[in-house]
Amino acid sequence: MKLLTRDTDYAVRALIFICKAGRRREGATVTADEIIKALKLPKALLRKSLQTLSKNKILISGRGKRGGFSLSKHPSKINIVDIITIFQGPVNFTNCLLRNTPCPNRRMCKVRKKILNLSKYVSSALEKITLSSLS
Amino acid sequence: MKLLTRDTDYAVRALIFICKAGRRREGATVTADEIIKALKLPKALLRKSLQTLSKNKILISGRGKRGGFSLSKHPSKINIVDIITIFQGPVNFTNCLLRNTPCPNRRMCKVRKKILNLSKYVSSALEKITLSSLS
DNA sequence: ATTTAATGATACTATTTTAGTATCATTAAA
DNA sequence: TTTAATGATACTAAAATAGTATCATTAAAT
Ligand code: FES
Ligand code: FES
Repeated sequence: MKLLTRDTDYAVRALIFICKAGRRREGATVTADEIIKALKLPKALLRKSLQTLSKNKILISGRGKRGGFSLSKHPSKINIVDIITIFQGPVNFTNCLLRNTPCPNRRMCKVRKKILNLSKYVSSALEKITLSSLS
Repeated sequence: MKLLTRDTDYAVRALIFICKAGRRREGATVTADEIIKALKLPKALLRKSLQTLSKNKILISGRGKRGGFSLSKHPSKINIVDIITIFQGPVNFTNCLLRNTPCPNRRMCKVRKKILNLSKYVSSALEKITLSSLS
């Protein structure tokens, strides 16, 4: 059972790396190649993830020579739910799996209600996991 | 983000149905066809799910004419984690996604620890959702 | 100006997981 | 012996995930 797909996982690792670099040197930018080298992740895939983070305003990117990435906001403001949401859609254990057809049995929806509550709990727990708390 | 796959979902619905039948009439058995008809689920797939439940001792099955399924234990003893585990493997948000290679960076494992804790919470919350509480 | 080193955009393939189907064997009651 | 049930198994289809490749664009360094 996967909570994070690889995209997400790689993104989180990369963010942690960038975050640390930022702490070592104020305003530092980090290139994709540096991250790939340091973390040994598949090049094309990580680049894609970084681009996605960039599009979603988690990272600020600089193009051209001396370009690279840096965090767009304070690490305490970046949490895992945001990242998961970007790569995997909203965190909710949706559960009327009779997708198109309407529920045949109202009573069954007790399942759904319970799982929805759990889902909310997980979501808010993940919100509390920020980049600060990870790096 | 899916917590239950269809297999699991169909299985849960079926179990609820069987459970109710059991309450209506002591020792009742229910056939796959009855469930399929009542819940309008894909025949071949539900049969497979029922067989799996049977193999895993959640259901008792009777073959031949007048055969069918019934719960193998009291509905309060059957919980969703069991069912999920059967169809989807153990409930844990495993998360060193660098599967084969060892973790490049011990510090990162804060991610894993936090997610593992969450995973335990979810698991025990799901344990509390029993067939009794659903039907 | 030109080169170089970076990201942006995009299109593609491969693999794995999930979803679903079909068929025949076996069993036990009628 | 027929019939109505599950057991076992093998197969196909669709969707999600994982991964690759290529070229365009940008901006600093020379
Ligand atoms: S059966 Fe549809 S929400 Fe429960
Ligand atoms: S990087 Fe492997 S467990 Fe965290």
